[in-house]
Amino acid sequence: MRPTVHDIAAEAGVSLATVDRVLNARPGVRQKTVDKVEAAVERLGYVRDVSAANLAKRRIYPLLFIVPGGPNSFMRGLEAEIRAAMQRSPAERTSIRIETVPPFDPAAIVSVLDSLDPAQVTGVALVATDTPDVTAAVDRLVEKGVHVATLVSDLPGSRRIHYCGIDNLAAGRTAGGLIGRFRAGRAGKVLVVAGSMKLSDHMDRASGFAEVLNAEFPELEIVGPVETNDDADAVRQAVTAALEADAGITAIYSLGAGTRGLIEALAGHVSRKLTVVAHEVTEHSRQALADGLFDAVINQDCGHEVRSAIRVLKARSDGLMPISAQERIRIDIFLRDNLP
Amino acid sequence: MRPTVHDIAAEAGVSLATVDRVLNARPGVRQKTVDKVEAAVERLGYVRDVSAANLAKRRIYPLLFIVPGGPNSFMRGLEAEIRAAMQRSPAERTSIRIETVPPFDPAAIVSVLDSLDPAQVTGVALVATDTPDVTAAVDRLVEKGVHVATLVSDLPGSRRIHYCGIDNLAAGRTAGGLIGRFRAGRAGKVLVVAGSMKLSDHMDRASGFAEVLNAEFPELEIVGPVETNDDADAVRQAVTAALEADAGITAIYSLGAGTRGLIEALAGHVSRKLTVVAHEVTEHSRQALADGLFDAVINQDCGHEVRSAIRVLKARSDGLMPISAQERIRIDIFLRDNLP
DNA sequence: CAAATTTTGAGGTACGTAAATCAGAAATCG
DNA sequence: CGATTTCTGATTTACGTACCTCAAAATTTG
Repeated sequence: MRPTVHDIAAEAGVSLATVDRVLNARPGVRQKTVDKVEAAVERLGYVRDVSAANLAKRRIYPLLFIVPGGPNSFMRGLEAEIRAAMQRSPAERTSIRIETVPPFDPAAIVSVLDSLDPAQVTGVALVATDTPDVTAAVDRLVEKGVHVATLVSDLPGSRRIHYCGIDNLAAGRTAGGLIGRFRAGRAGKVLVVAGSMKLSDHMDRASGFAEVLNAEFPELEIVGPVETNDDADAVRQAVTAALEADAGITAIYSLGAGTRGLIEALAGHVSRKLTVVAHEVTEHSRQALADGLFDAVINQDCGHEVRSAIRVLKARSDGLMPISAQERIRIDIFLRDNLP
Repeated sequence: MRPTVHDIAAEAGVSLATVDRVLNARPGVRQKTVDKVEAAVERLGYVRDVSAANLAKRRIYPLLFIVPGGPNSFMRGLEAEIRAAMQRSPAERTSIRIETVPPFDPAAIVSVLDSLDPAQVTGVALVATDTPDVTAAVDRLVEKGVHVATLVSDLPGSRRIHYCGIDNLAAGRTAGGLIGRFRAGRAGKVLVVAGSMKLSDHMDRASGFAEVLNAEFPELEIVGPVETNDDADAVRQAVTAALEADAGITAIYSLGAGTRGLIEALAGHVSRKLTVVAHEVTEHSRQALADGLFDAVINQDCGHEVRSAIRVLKARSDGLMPISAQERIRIDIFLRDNLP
């Protein structure tokens, strides 16, 4: 039978009230008594029954998720995962709200952040563009006592408590490792297609990719990155133009969204047997993998990211530090053969 | 405020006792009344407070894990994950015991299974050799009312309720897809190294691998599989012998354990620039990836598998069906660039 | 040493559910 | 129709923790 507060009280030779004061760090207990209680906790191996504690202190965590709107499949998937988390709200004692903002619009994010009432929200998770005004708004919010976590794309230099997303530098390196190995020493050019260099995740992927190609696969030359604002039509046009202009392109790394446009562009050049690596498993990229149009897709599990964000924000609201190692998001690689 | 059983009782116009009978499927309630209560639950959107319920019914789930002993790094990692789950036991209301059996010894597994008392154990998770005697012992145990889940390697045809592991056919296909693409059309032979064809996971991987190579990469010829009983020394000898005997081998797929032996064998043939894909991230394989000795490692997250097994066994003990989709274990691919 | 202050004890209520008892009501049967 | 049997209501206790009050004890201060 695992020990309860009563056992601790008996073991330490103090009253239940004192044990409670020590366990919950309430004032009015002599250090000597604190030590006695803590020793008893140690001896008996007491651990608080979280179910009972949650029941007694009927605390709820009001959280806000800020995500870009628009047709981006990945973001819609992310939103779906947040809604799934909302379904679990009762069990997790959370109260989650979603705020959709126009994509690539720092001002909109700033305006949402500045309008928040710390009394109404204990934690915010946001997909942010890495611009100084957003960073400043995050810092203002943190100053007001709200905990902030970044989602998918980080805001380095801000006072956010945690980044819930993959290591995009490593993701870029992984793409480089894949394409390099897939090309197996054959010289050629690699077209890099990005969404926006205002997004730190895209920046990082491009750097990581270039790093590996330069170091390990000097026979491959990078073309780009071309920026498309993650718009499918822009991607289609950019890729089509590049392929037609340069017959030396033998591989494509698409590190942003707008995958549909990439697929449309590739459809016109199947004979070139391009090596293609893209990001995020969506309906489109899944089909492209199955069709052999893509060789690999690098993915981040946005369900994990959302759940991690919730855990981290809750923990911080309770004054606990998140265990970073446990919250690491993995870089998934999918071929047609291991698609879920 | 979320509704409680009291609200349901008031809404349905029945007593608390009746609500309790309906919610917990206790007998002695007319269908008409059941409907009334269920309608009220529906209307108010009642969901049971799991914390409170767990507190009230102080149920614990006695579970048993059966894992092979021996030096196999992967199995030791698995055991470590089980021990980590034991640490969380208080919070999860489980009481976990580990039974270590000699590897590749069906009789030992059978003897453990047959010695179990259904009153002492509600669920068993085991890493099994796919032999008829083990299947029969599992079925006997299930007959006695104990829930059984297979871990890592499945026991198809048995009455186990769930398999907690990766789709090994898909894993083999993935290895085939990787090696095929890495070889990029260059003809050659691929040495396949397996542990034991008595393990259904090894069987499946070999089949999946062959399937993809035959269908998509006819320029690659399979040599083997050679069986090594997952013994590192046996692997070293087998690989060394094969490499020296056949200069046409350009790739190796190691689908079992004994990775240390593989690395030792490769060390003597670095000049051959072999394409190597192995299974399971361990200390050794991690180093081999970093050194460029391995091109990719396919991994199953044994932490996930253990946690999934516990969820599934608990759910079944409560008479619930596990949600299969949620319990799927992913096939992870690691290059040196995305190692965690 | 008395007064003021701090520390501790004793006891209670609450959270939402589970599970039990027992009496009374309603339905069913002969 | 009365006698069973089946259902339902009312009430109670318990789970382990949080949080509250009030009084008593211990300690410090003047």
